Amino acid sequence: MKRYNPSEIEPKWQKTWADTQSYDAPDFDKKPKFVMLTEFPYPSGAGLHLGHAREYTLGDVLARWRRAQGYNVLYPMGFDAFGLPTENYAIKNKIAPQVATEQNVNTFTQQFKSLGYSFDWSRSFSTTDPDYYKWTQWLFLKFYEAGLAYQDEIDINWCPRCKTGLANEEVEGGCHERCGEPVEKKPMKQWMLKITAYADRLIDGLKTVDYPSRIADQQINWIGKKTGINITYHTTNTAKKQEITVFTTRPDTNFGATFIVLAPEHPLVDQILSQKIKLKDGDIAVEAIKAYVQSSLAKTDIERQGDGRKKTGVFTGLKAKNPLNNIDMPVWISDFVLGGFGTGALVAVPGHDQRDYEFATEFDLPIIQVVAVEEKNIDTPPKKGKKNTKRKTVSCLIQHPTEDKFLTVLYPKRGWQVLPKGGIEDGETTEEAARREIREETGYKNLKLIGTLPLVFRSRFYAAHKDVNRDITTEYLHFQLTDLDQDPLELDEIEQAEAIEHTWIPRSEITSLTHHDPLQTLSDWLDGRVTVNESEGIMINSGFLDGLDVHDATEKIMDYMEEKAMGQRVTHYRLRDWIFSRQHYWGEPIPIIHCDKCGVVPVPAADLPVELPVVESYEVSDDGKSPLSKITDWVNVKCPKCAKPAKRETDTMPNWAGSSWYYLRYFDPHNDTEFAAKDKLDYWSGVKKSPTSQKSPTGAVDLYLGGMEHTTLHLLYSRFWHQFFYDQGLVPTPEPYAARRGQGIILAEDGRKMSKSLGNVVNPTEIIDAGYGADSLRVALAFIAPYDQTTPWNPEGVTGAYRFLNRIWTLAQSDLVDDTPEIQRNIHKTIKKLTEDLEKMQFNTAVAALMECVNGLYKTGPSKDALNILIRLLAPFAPHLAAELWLQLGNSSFLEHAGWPEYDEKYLVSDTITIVVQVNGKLRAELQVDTKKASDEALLKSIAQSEPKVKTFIGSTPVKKVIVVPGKLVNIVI
RNA sequence: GCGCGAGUGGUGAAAUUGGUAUACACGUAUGCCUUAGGAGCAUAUGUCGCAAGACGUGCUGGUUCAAGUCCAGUCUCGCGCACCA
Repeated sequence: MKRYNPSEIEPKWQKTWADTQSYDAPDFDKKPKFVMLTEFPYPSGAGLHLGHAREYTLGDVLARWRRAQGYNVLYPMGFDAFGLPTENYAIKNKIAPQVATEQNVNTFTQQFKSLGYSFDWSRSFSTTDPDYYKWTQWLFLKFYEAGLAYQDEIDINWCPRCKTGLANEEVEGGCHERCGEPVEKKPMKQWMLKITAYADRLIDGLKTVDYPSRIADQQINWIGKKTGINITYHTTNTAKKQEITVFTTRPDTNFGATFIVLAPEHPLVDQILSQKIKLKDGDIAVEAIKAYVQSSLAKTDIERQGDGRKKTGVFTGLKAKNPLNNIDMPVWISDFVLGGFGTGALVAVPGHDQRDYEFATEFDLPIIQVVAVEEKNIDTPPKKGKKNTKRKTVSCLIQHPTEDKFLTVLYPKRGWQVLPKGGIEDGETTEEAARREIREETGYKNLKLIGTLPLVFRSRFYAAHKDVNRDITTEYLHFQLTDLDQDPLELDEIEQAEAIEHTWIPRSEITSLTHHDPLQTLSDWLDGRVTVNESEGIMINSGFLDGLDVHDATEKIMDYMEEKAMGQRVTHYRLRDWIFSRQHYWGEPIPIIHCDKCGVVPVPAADLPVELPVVESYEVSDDGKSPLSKITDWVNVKCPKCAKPAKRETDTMPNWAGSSWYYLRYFDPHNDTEFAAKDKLDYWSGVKKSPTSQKSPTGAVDLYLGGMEHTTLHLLYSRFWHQFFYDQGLVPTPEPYAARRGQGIILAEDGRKMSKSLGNVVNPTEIIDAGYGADSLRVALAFIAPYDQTTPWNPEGVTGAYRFLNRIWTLAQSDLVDDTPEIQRNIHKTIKKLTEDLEKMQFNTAVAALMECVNGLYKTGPSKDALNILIRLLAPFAPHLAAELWLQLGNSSFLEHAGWPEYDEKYLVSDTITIVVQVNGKLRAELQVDTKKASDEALLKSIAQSEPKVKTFIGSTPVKKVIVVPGKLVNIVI
């Protein structure tokens, strides 16, 4: 008997597939098309890693499966080769990046072939091929013509290590996502792509495609659409009236606004510093302001977040009026306000914004509560038809002068033990009312105020003793007694009037008082765990908004402000325009010529591509200029318009450019007159309706598998490009990808990320060469975990997969038996399970089902039909072994022409069925019942109860109830 | 803090609508076979217990004849965003 030897059969089949071009996908085929796309790799010198292998194996399983199902499957592969890693490699090893790329592409290609992937190699290309980047440049000019590519002098993210500008998407926690270096701000003239013009489209388009919510949510989150209002305030104490416009999403709280804060970058700050603004009386402390602003602007984003986010700031001397409450609000400058968001200025509501609260506390600015927390779970809810009475009250936490105990008041008649409290009279401040009540109820008189709870509570209830509904807002003050002196007069009255007493309780017992107050919140407050209420609640202290909930109040106040011309509704996005310039050699040259006379002139289409010149050195300079700027031969050109001397743009594109449209090039990879021909775009986008496709396609690619880390980079960028192309009539579908799935990361055995520096990288080629072969690796990768789950690598998984494939090999060599119902049930069950699992991309359970099937066939022996079907089911996972066994079993045709097997329900039913008997929900017995009788409830009930084992459990206890689930179980309740 | 997601054996992980918890595999143990090998085959393997049985899906409650699954609360971990107004 021949042994299973993957290192013999795998290269053989790989050669056959290559020679016969088995997986090249014909254009315009009659079969329905299926574009299976996986993210093309960056061909680094390190070669393929396991993450690649997982992605392309899963893609290959689906591609082979769809092919067997009769689709014209396009499973393409290419290389995304521009960018820093190759450039750095080239500098270090003194070889041209073009050469390095070619070497790496060859390595990758060999590795791909050794894994048995069914790519259509006739369509492969690299983004660095001039034939390809000609069209990247051409498409860039489409953006330029549409006004979506523009130059701007802005503060950009600058990586001092890589010496290049970066897009916001490439900055992670203030550092460059590639090298981890903290990013600096640097003012530079940059090419920008106006992705913000597509912000809404990028959000709305997500509704039309099939992306998992974690991907869609992340993109929506990244785009960060916020609707709010720009409110304009006017200064009151400047010689000339100044306007300050702020953006807020919470205008409902505007009655609680008490100050304004400008970002250090705000234009008004410049005017203050240049002393263009004078106060009516007094001078502005220009020097102090200058010192603060300069130190803020010198900080990086990370430094600016500061330690513990302690608020810093400086008062400008300016004041502006809040027209709602006529408060004169001081105008401050602070670096917690970002120049790049909203209007670079905010109106602070310290009662309902944590940062504003911290700032107000730090600089002793007033705090007004305007949203009360509604207390739910009221024992006696308001009754209809009763009189409503509103009251403001104050409750007090009174701390012992020396011990950690608090004063409570007892009402023996009602059995209440509560905090001292009482109503606030007209003209009284909260603190005055509190002190008066404490004196009246307890006699204590010498106390100091420790703090005010930054929350106001509102409770509505029916007060039985007065027969009215009460609507009460309560504030909480924290006092500490300075001594235990009491006022004898007051004490006398207390005893006479209310017969109440007071008593001290420890801090831990506050939560067990009579529930008239939010005791848990108060306890948290004492422990320093309460923050201001930033969300739900009912408006108070807010004039015409009082009583509304915050959402209704928001709409009402925005209407009001627009009507009174105080403000205007606006939408803001977190998304910034895409910084598209890179100051490096190894990228697509931006096809623009700068002419002194004509200005910015696009390179005429006929002159594309603008090829990268051959240069001696790829080293970047510190001055922020691309190495291309030193190649004078290349830089100096004639202006295409006026033919006078002009200069080429020397910035190149980011490596996200080439990957933004590569999938389209697969549809027509060798076209040198168009980026892709319309008829091919139509065919592969599924626009010409094939008989099998019912709905009109939203995306050209049927399924796109890739890494989660690209969600707000490549995936977002390419959606933007594609939507723009659609608007230009260049592509037939509104979205690039009809469905997207993100695969999980394979961690090293130690649970950490695989990385060269940790020395825990697993190389797929080593596994193949160790004798396990590609099929074992493929099965192991499919089986390891759900495809979208991050999971540690286990080398034993390959051993297990190898064992499994060996068992199949042995099975195929063993004596055949005739079909039996048991064999047929086994095999048809497996067909069903595999078809369903592949549809849901549950590769791990699909492999498990194959294993169960094989285990079953070991018991029954294999029939010829069973083996043939098993091999067809195995083929997507282990294509080499399947092809070999297919031949061995005497089948001559190409395996995939046999199609995907279909199951027949009639083989799935067996003669008997297991019925579970439970007593009080616990498994006590199993019954083998004739399948035909398994839904006869009365019968099941009687068999179950006569079962001896069940009888012993029931004993003499009366049976209360018997529940029968036909075909499943009987539960006897006693 | 905000937005997602996840907590099940020694390990990776299964479990349609609530209906036998731990499929499949790894590891481990025992036995068989043997050309002696890191191969193959068979059996066992959640915890406690001699057993009958009891307990068991992060934790606390709830709904139900029945909960990994549904509801409320809570803890922990992972991912993304974050002084974003």
